[in-house]
Amino acid sequence: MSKRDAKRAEIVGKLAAHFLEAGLGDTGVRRLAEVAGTSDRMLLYYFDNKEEILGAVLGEIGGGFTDVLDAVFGTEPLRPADAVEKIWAMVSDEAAAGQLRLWLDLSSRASRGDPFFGAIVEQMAEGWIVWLSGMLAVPEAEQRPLAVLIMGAIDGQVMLFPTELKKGDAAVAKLQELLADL
Amino acid sequence: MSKRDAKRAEIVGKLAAHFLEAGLGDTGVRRLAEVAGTSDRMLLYYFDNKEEILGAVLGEIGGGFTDVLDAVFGTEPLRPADAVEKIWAMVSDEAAAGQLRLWLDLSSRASRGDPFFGAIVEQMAEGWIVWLSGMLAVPEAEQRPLAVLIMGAIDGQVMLFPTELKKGDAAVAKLQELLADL
DNA sequence: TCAAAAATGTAGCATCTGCTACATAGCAAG
DNA sequence: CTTGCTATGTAGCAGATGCTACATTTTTGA
Repeated sequence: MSKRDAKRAEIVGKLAAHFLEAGLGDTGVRRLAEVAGTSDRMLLYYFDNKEEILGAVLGEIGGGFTDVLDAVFGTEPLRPADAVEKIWAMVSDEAAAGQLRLWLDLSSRASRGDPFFGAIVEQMAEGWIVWLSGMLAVPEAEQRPLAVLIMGAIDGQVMLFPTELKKGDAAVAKLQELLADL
Repeated sequence: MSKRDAKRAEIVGKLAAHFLEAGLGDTGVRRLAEVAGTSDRMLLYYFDNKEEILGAVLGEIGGGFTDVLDAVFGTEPLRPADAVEKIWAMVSDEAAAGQLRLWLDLSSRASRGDPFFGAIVEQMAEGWIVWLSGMLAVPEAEQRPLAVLIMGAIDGQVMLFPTELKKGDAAVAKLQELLADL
C-alpha cells in the first residue's frame, strides 16, 4: 500500500468511527478535517473532493456492518420475541443511537432520489435483514418477513421518536407479546 | 383577518402544498420565495425569520393531517389488522410518498439535535398516534401501544426501503396476521 | 388632498461552503 | 550539495446562506 493510500485509510477509519458514534451530522470539510485530526487543506489533498471522502467512509461503514452485529450478538438462533428484546436493548443504548441517526440521515437522502445514498441504504438494510433472518428460530419461509417486520418496527420507533426513543418501549413490549408463541 | 395575515396564509398554503408534493428539500429563503411566488425580501417582511416560515408551514401540514386521515378513513372503529391494511395501502400510494419523504426528512433533522425540528416531529407523531389510538376497537389500555406499534412498523418500512416501499409487503402482511385475533 | 403607513425593489453585509493558488518545509536520490 | 518530489500552512476565492439598510412606490384614512 502506498503512503498516500495508507493516509487515506487512516482518515477513512477515523471518520467512519466518528460517524458510527455520532451520526452523520455536520459533513462540512472543515469539521471532517477536525474529526480526522488534520486540516481541510490536507483532506482535499488526499481526496479529490468531498464526495469522494463521504463515499469512502460510508462504503467502509456499509461493508463492515454485519460483522459488528455478529460480534455483539453471537450466532446462536433466537426466538423472535427474544430477538426483539435484544435488538431493542442494543438500539436503546446510547452507543448505538448514532448508528440509527446515521441510518435515518441516509434514508432521508435516499428518499429524495440520491442514487448514491440509495445504494448504501439498500446495502445496509439488506445486511441487517439477512443477518437477522439467519438467526431466527422459525421455519425458513417465515424468517425474512419476520426479520423485516422486527427491524422495521424498531426502526420505525426511531422515526416516530427521534429525540426520545424510550417512548417506544410499550409498543415494542406489545410486539414481543404478539410474537411470544413463535 | 388582516391583510398581513391573509398574505401569510397564502404563502404558507403554497409552501405546504409544495413540501407535501416534493419533500422538504432545499429550504433556502430564496428558493422558498420562488416557490411562494414572491421575493426573499417579502418573505422576510411577512415573517420574522426563516424559522417562523418553516414553523408555520410544518404546523399547517401537521395540523391538517389528521383531517386528511379522517376524510380517507371515516371515523368508525377499526380492528387493528384492518387499520394496518388501510394505512399500508394509503402509504403505498404514490400520492402519499411526499408525506413520507417529508417525515423522514424531519425525523433525520430532529435526530441530529435540532430542537426546532424535534418539536415538530414530536407534535406530528403525537397527532398520528392519538388519531389512530382513538380508532382502534380494542380495550383502552391497549390502544396507544398498539397504535405506536402499527405506526412505527409502517414508518419503519419507509426507513428500510426508502426507494422501493413494496419490499415491505410481506412484513406488513405478517403484522396483520399477528394482529388477526385482536 | 395629503401625510402616515404599508409594501416592495435594489443592493449589500457577514458568515459559511467547497475548494484552490501560492509559498514553503522536509526528505530522497544523484 | 543540489535538485526535485511530497507534504503542509496561509490566505483567499467564488458562491450560497440568512438577513438588513435604504430608498421608493402604493395604499390608506383623515
